[in-house]
Amino acid sequence: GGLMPAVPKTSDEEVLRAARRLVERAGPEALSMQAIADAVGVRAPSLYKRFPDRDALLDGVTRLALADLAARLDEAGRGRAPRAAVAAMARNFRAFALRSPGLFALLFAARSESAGLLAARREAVAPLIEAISPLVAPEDRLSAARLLTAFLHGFVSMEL
Amino acid sequence: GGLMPAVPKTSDEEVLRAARRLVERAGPEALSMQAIADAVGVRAPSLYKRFPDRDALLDGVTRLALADLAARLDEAGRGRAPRAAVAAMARNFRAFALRSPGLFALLFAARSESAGLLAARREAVAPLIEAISPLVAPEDRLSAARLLTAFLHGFVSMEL
DNA sequence: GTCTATACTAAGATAGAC
DNA sequence: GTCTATCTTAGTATAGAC
Repeated sequence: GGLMPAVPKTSDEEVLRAARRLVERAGPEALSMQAIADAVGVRAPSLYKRFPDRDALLDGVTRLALADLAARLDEAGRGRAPRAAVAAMARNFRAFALRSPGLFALLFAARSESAGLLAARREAVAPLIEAISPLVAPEDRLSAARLLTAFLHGFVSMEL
Repeated sequence: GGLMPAVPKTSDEEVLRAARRLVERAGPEALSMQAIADAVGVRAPSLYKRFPDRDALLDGVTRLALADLAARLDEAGRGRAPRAAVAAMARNFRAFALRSPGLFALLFAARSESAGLLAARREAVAPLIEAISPLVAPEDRLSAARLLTAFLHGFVSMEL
C-alpha cells in the first residue's frame, strides 16, 4: 500500500493568507477553522496538520499585519524631514486601518502575547519613535509616541 | 390545580443588573444567558419570559451605561466655566472607562442600534457639546466634540 | 414564572483509515 | 496530507408541564 502520493491541496502560506483575508474583512472573531478550510478547499481537521490550534493562526496573522504596518511606516518616513515623516506615518496608519479594519482590531485587541510577538510589535513602532526623536526631549519620546498612537487609534476608531 | 402562586425568584431589574455586571467586567461577549441565569439563581430558559432575546438584554445594558455616563458628564460640567467643565468631563470619561472597561467597549462597539438607543446616545453627549460651544466657532462644535471624543477614546483604549 | 427537556447551531479539537 | 467520523463544549432558543 501507500503508492498514492500525498498531494497537498494547499500550503501553510495559503492557509495563512486565507486567515488573514478573513480577519482583514470581518475581524478576529470571524477566524474559524471552518471558514479557513472552506476558503482553501480542505476539511477543517486537516488544518491541524499544519497549525497546532486556532491561536497559532491568530498569531500568524498578527505577525503578517505587524510586518505590513511596519513596512508602510518605514517607507512613509524614508527621506522625509522629521515633522513630515511623522505626518506621513500618521496618514499611512490611517490608510492601513481604513483598508483593513479587522487587522487594525486584531493589533489593538487585548490578547496575551508571546515574547516573539511583543518584539515584532516593538519593531513595527520603531520607525515612528525614530521620527519623533528629533522633535521632543529624550525623556518624552516614549510618551509622545504613545500619545500620538492613542490619538490616531481613537480617531480612526471613530471613523470606522 | 394552579393553587401554587407563581412566586418570582428574580425581577427584570435584577436580571438587568446582573447583565450589566457581566458586561462591566468581562465585556459584551461575556453576556450569555447561562451566565445571567447563574447570577440571579434561575435557569437560562426562564430569562426568555422577561426578555425576548440576548440582544434585548444587550440593549438594556447599553441604556443603563449611557444613562450612567450622561449623568457623570452632566454632573462634572455643573457650575464650572467652559474650559474647566470640558476638562472635568474628560477626567470623568476616563474614570468611567477605567472602572467599567466592558461597558466602555459596549458603548464603542459597532452594533446596529434602534432609534431609541441612538437618541440616548445623543443625549449622553449633549453635556459635552454644551460645554464646548462657547469655546469654538459654531460650525466647529460637532467636529470639536468628535475630535475630543476620538482622542479620549484612543487614549483610554491604550490605557486598558 | 419557573421548571425540565430538547432542538439546533457552531465551534475547537482528536483518532485512525487511506 | 487529507479524509471521515466523532467528541466535547457552549451557546441561543422553544415546547410544554406544573
